[in-house]
Amino acid sequence: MQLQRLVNFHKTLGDPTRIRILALLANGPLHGQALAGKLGVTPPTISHHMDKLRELGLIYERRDKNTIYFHLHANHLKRDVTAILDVVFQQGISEEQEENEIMRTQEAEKAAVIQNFFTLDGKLKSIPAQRKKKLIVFEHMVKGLSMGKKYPEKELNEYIKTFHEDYATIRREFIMNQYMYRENGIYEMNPPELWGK
Amino acid sequence: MQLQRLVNFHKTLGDPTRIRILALLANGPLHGQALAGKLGVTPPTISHHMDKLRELGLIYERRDKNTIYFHLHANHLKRDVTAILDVVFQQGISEEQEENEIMRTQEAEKAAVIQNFFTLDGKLKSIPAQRKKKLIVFEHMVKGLSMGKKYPEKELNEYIKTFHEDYATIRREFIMNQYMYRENGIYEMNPPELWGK
DNA sequence: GATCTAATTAGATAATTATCAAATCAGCAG
DNA sequence: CTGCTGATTTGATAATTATCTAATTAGATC
Repeated sequence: MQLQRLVNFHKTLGDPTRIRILALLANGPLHGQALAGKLGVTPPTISHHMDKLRELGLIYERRDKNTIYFHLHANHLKRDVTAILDVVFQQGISEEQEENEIMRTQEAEKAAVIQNFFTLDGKLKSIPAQRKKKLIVFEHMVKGLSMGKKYPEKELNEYIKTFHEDYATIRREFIMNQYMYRENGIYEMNPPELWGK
Repeated sequence: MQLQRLVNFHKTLGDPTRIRILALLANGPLHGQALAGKLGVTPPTISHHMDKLRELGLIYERRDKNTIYFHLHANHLKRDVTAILDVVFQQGISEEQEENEIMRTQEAEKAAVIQNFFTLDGKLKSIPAQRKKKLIVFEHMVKGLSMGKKYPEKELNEYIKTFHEDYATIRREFIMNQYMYRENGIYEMNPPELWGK
C-alpha cells in the first residue's frame, strides 16, 4: 500500500549519486555513459541506479541506435515529493495553499480521477470513456512536457508510451483536444487556455 | 553543501518505523514507551530513531518528571520536504504557485533572512537587531505553534528553547509584537493580522 | 541513601546496498 | 557473419544500519 511505496521513494532519494542524476537530467536527457562520466562511476553503477529510479516512475528512456537517453519525469517527481505530508497529516499540504474552496474541490476531483486511472508508477490503466475524465487524464500527461519545446513525432510517441502503449490514439487526442498543435511533423504545446476546447 | 543534508533527510525518511513515528506525533506528543508500544518495538529502538529525527530538526522534546514527550516540528517537516526540488531544478517548486511577483519577492526576502539566522537544524543563531528581520524570525518561530491552542508558560518556554536558549526575551517579544497574548499565565496565538503590529 | 521509572548507551547480529570488475547481451555498420 | 559500441547482468566486497538484549544513566519519590 501507501507506506511501503513512500519508504521506497525516500530510500531511493537517500543517495547522493541518485540525487545528482536527477539534477543532471533536469537540464535535459543524457545517456548512460555520459552520466557515468559526469559522476565518476562505472556504467553498471548507473544501470543499478536507473533501475531504482525507473521503479519509482521518476525517469523514462528513449532509444537512439545503441544509445539510451534517460529523461526526467519532472511532474512525477514534483507530485511524489509531498506525498509524505498526506500520510503524516491526514490531509495534504498546508493551509496557505488551500486557496478558495472551488479550486480545492476541482483539484480534489482531478486527483481522484488520476488516482483511479493511473497506477502507482504512473502508467495509464485505460483511456477514460467519459470526456470530462479523459481531459483530466490528458492534462496530467501533457503537464510532463515542456512549454515552448518542439517535439519530433518520434519523441512524443516515446513520451506517451511511458504512460500507455497506444500512443497513436493518445497523440491524436492531444491534437483534437487542443493540448498540442502540429506543424510539419513537429509537435508543440498549446497554451493552457486552449486545452480541452 | 546542501547535498549531504538532503541525502540524510531522505535516508532518514526511508524507514517505515520513522514515518509511522512522524504520523503518530502529528496527532500530538507522545513519550518513548508509548511509541514503543504502539509500534511494537523496544525503547532502545525508539531512542535510535529519535536521534535521527532530532538531527534533522523534525522533533523536539519536553520533559515532565521522568517522562520525555516528543513533539513533531510540523513546520520544519513541511519546509524540508520540497527542498529537493530546489536542488534538482535551479529554482524552487512549480510555476502555478508563484503567485504574483510582489509576494514572491517578499517570500524570497523572508527565506533569505531565515537562511541567515537559523542553522540547518532549525536553531536560531541570534536575535536580529533590525526590527524588520526580527519580525521575520519571530513569524517563522510562531508558525510552529497551533492556532487556537492554549500554551502554559512552561510549554511555551520549552518550545522556544528548541530554537534559542534565551526563551524569556523571546517570549516577551512574542507578546510585545502581538504574535501572542497572555491570559492568567496561559499563552495563545493572535490572528496573523495582528502580528508585528 | 534506597528504590523506582523511563531513557539512553554499548555491543552484537542480520539484512541491505552501493560499487566495481568481468562476463554477457543487443543493436548496428560493414 | 564479424566486429563494434553501449547497456545490463552476475558475483563479490565493504559499508551501513535497524533491531535486539544487557548494562547504565538520570530524575523523582519515599
